[in-house]
Amino acid sequence: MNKAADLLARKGPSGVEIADWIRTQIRASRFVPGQRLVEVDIIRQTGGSRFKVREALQRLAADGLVEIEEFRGAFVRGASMDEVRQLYRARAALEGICAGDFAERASAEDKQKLVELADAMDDCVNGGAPEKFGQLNAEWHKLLMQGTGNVVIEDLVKRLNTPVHHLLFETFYRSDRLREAAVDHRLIVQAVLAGDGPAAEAAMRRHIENGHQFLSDLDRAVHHGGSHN
Amino acid sequence: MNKAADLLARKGPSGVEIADWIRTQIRASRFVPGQRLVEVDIIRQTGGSRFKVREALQRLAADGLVEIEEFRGAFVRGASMDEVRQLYRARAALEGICAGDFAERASAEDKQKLVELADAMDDCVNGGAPEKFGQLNAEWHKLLMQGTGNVVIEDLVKRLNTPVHHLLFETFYRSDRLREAAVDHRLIVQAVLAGDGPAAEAAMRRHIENGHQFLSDLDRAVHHGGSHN
DNA sequence: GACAACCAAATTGTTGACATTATTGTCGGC
DNA sequence: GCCGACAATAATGTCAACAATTTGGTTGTC
Repeated sequence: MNKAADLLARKGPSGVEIADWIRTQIRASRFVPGQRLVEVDIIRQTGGSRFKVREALQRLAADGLVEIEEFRGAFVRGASMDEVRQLYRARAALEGICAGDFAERASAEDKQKLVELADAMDDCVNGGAPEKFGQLNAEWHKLLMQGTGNVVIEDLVKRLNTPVHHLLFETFYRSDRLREAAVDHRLIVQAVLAGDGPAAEAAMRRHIENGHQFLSDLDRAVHHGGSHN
Repeated sequence: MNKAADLLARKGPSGVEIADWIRTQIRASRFVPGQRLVEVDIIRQTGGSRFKVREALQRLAADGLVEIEEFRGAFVRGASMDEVRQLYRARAALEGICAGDFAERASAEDKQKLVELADAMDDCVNGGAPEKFGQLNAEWHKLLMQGTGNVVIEDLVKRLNTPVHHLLFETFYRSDRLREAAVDHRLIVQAVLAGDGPAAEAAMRRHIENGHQFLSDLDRAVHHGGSHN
């Protein structure tokens, strides 16, 4: 772990660094929704002082990632499926408008890079390297937002994604979903290369909605017809 | 001040309450971008302990509303005009999708309420009551988002609005802008009543873009051709 | 055996004091 | 009169100790 080493190298990690560390743990499903985040544990694992840990928890609470109850401490906040629906609707709006702007105003180099990433993801699907797909997928979406020069939207989407990341993790091990996503990407890229903003936006919205639909079905299978829990 | 009295009634305001108080001050232009937020001053004005004030500042920093520099404290973060552009683009996406959803799925009562608010705003424009217009305008936008049952988007838009609220304040004293906004609203309501989602979304986007354009022109006039500062 | 009251450990909330740094004002030299 | 160094002040960063509360287990009773 490069990051963990970096934390220990200095005399102590800052509040922001501790917050990022907790975020990473949540994204990696090491902290799951409902779990209590005991201050002492985090102090032991990060090397930060109690003061800074509390600072970090306050920031995360403002982000809506954890919830703090009086005298009971911080919990990882879990999103209900209805909230997930709302999150994906927001993503559809934000990433949709980005796709449209990208198609109409992005540089030729950025568009070329988008094609290359999509090609690489196609190779992943055929070669069966799901973890690599997740990485490429993140880069692909990021490029689409950065290409429009809108860091505000990029930041908003990053926040929206974190609460459901533990679900996305599962997603990337379903080859059928990967294949679907690759097709979605292909359609978006096509519209982008044609410079057709509205088409790119519509395609991106369908892509996000498909992702939500998949997650929704997955949840229903686990909770109503599943075998565990 | 009802809120200020509420703060003093109890033995001490919580961190969240202090954060809200600071937010209110910023929205009312009592704290302006670049201004230092000295802890002691906030303690005196809110009656909170230093610990809780720091808590509040951490939360606001996570929201991006203030910036904290080491050993220099918290500043109100000002948005550059480029960032304002990005904020409005995000709002156009989010409120646009809400307008579309509202047109297609909102209840008849909510749609009726939307018409009534638009009517009241028309009366404001003719009667010349700008402050009331601002209040009604906020309610109108809020209703549009709540009617779709998406509190996530409502929360995001609230955050996006805060940094530019001191500019919006000025806006509501220009009767020409009010008249324009009323016309925009009328067009959106028309599409909503027709149940035409795409038309409502397009109209809402134009409305937001118009607002941005107005703000942009205002800023250019003040900074490049203005008389003061 | 079930249940309620109670006690002890663990955890968080709060306060105050102290260390570190930035800012301001002052003095001396040029 | 201007400029740099230096001291005094103010503000923030940090920490450790203490208070308040929850939690889990224990004991005693019915």
